[in-house]
Amino acid sequence: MADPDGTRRPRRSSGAVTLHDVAKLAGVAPITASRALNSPDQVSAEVRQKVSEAIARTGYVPNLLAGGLASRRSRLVAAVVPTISGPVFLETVQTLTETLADRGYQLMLGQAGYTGSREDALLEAIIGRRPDGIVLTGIMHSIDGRKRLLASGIPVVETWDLTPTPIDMLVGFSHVEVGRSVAEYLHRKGRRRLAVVCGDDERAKRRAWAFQSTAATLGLPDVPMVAVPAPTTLKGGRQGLETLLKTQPGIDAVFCSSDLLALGVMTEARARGVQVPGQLAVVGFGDLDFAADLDPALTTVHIKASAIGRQAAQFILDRTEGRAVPQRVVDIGYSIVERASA
Amino acid sequence: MADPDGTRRPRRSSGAVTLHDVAKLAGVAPITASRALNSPDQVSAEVRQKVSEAIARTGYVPNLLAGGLASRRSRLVAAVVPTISGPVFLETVQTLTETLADRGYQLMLGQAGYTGSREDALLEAIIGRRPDGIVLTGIMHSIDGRKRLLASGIPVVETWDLTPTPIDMLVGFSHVEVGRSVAEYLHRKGRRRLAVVCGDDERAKRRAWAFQSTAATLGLPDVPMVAVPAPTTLKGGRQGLETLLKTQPGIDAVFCSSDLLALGVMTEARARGVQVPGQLAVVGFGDLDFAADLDPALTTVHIKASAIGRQAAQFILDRTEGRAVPQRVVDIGYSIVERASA
DNA sequence: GTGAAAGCGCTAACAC
DNA sequence: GTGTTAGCGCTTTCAC
Repeated sequence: MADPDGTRRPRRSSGAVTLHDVAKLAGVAPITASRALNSPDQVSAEVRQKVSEAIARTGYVPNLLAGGLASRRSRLVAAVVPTISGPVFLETVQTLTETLADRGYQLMLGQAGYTGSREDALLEAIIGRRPDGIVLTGIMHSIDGRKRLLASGIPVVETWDLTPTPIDMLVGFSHVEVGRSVAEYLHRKGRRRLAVVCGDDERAKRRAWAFQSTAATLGLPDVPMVAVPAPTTLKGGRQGLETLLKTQPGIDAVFCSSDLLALGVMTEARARGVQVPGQLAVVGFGDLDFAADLDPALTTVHIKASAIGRQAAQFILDRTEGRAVPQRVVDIGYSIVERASA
Repeated sequence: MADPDGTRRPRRSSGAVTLHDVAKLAGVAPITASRALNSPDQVSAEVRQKVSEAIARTGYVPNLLAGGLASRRSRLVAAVVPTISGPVFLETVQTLTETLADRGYQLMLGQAGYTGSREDALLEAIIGRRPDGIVLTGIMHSIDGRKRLLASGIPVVETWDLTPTPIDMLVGFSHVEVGRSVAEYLHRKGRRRLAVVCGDDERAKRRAWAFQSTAATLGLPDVPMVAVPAPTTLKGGRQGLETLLKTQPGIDAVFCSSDLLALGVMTEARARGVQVPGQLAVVGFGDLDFAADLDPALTTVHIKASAIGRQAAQFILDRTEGRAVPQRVVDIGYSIVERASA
């Protein structure tokens, strides 16, 4: 391109409407237009009026990248889930999204996978965007990951679990207690030959182990366990029961690490003519939306997934907006919902 | 704070490591360090080495906000779903996320709600981040929304539907043809008293209407329809069948607008002693993971949800990376998966 | 292959 | 209440 003046050609703008254009049209300085948008009480009613007219006329949409860079507040929150297909976390993510959206924050979603292989690249991508907060489903186990999160200085909320050494903030419950409670529950109901079908996931396994050791403490025979791949499926449940019955035909109760597995177990039981709950009690985990309406209705462990999302959002908003966070760890508990299947 | 020199206090930096720090440590100019990261072939091996050492030593994480602002490429893609809980779109979103992550792009997730009430605020939040692409599940109906998307200049992919007037790019299938095919299928199987249980969602209703009108064309009696709220649930299916049987005890086939509804219909049928498929054929939609393993296995409409996600990602990457997009509309089709339930 | 200068579009910090 | 100035951390443009 010719440059007759010998002057440098200035970098061309994107052509989009900027705050500058709006300010010029409204007859004020850019910073005044900025204030009219972000802290309306600091400007006169007249200015507010002129600026909003200019915005309407131009179709201006603020560039949040630029705003975030200048103000160091991206209004972005990152959430990491093992996989988006695991319906257990969905309710948490949904509430998180909604709570944040109400306050003008946007959610960025990352899938870590159950294996943790992509975790590193994911953390880099997340931290690089300088989110105002990071919500992890599950606690971060990798030492290196913990270090990077800590070094980033970004508020972090770990969820769906408890640990004595959280990175920063935590809202969850004890998987060990869940396992124990379910074993005690089934024992109280008169079941004596317990079994487990369990997704290949660290938290699920902790529930299963606690279930097994509690059964031992109660004087029950060894509890057989079948592991199926995570994320769990109905098919996994069917195969799980099939495997169990092959070697342990006498079992009278199965604890499943998800409601979907439980549905699979119930499906397989019916296909084989095994009565639920008559011959076999079935307990799930998650209390998904469908659990109450199965036939028989599913006894399961209810987790306040929505409350976890809400509390996580609250933690981050409090921190970001400079409020004190009196308590950095919240144990949200759990409850066993007794229905027909057990 | 005192300012003895009478000079202005410069704005303090965030304290995080910047490309500047890395460059200084490596003994090169910032732009050279930038090139070492973004276009390694443009710098000498020696520089590459020194820069990567400096990065390792400092724990530098590039600020993508700043990079995006300067380069006008945010490496962010936004996806809009009605709600994250609707499992139908999940597979699309999952593949989209993975395909994009492999290429260094991150997904931003927005929930529009089935009502479209929050759509406006959502669009503003999305466009404000200047994503490199926007993926909509479903087509955008609001005139104003279409206008804003068009004005933004951002590549847009509409999915899970067809329209003669896409905003930009499109990958989907015809809901009308799905409805027609299912009616023809059931007719071929000898069913004559068809019915529909349908979520309160525009696309589902289009399938249902096509189903009804095709039945009429085939000379079948009027097809009763029960609407249930979206997102659909197992409970909705149970209630749907209950309602249908109350007024139309003679029906011999039900087309459900989702597999979850179909599961509900099958559950209710069993609870009432209605044989599936003997007395009642059931057809679902979505071919979710559990459909094949139900008892009886569910006949349903399979949509290549993953392929939709992959194609949407491809569209956006092609456009963003300056490649030609030969074909802006892809009809991905559908298929009826015949199983035991119908 | 490397570097200097000039922004990207916005807001924090000060001054009036 | 409003404006001026100087960046936020990076990349584009041009020059060597």
